[in-house]
Amino acid sequence: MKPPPLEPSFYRRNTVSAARALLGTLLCCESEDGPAAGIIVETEAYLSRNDPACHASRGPTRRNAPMFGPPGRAYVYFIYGSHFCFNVVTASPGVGEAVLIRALEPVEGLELMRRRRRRTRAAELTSGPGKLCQALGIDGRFNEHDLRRPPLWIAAGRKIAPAAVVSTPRIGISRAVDRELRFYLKDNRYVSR
DNA sequence: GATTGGATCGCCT
DNA sequence: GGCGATCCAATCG
Repeated sequence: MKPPPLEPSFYRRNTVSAARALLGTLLCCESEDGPAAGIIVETEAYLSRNDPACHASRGPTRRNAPMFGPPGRAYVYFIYGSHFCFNVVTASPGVGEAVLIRALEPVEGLELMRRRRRRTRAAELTSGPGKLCQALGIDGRFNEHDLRRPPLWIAAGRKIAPAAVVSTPRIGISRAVDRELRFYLKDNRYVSR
């Protein structure tokens, strides 16, 4: 029995709230090589107002267009010449906000992840935004993909107590470095750092 | 048209 | 902890 995918109404809310609520949900990706899935354990919120670290902070461009589209779709971009980053579009259409998925706890398809990642240890499979995209096979083909549908979707997972969520500044940005918009599950070994 | 810097990762010291 | 790889979109730094 697979849990049903989350509906757009789940994502159509305040982006900080969505970033917290996504912790504990299940990200699933199927391919010809088999399924791979993990519990989301680390997220970051990127806001349209007062957030110069956000790709959408200066208005719509070709790259960030998905962020201004309907909530519950993917925003996938290529970075540093070698990695993909996977985001979930949040808030209302036209706003331009998203949640970066930074780490997963692997739950299905670990052998497939090991082959894709060329790494053996579970802690090295999905403990970073580029790593989890490689482990699940997420690339630019999934940009704007509706996350209710296979082969890439998000379903309800674990119930997370609010006290189990830690907030810190975001990783790897050079602007708005003081804002605590990163969220992760306390003591989870798959968090990126 | 050219330059710049990046929501990263893995290897090196 | 530091740094190079390697491509691309945004900006003209």
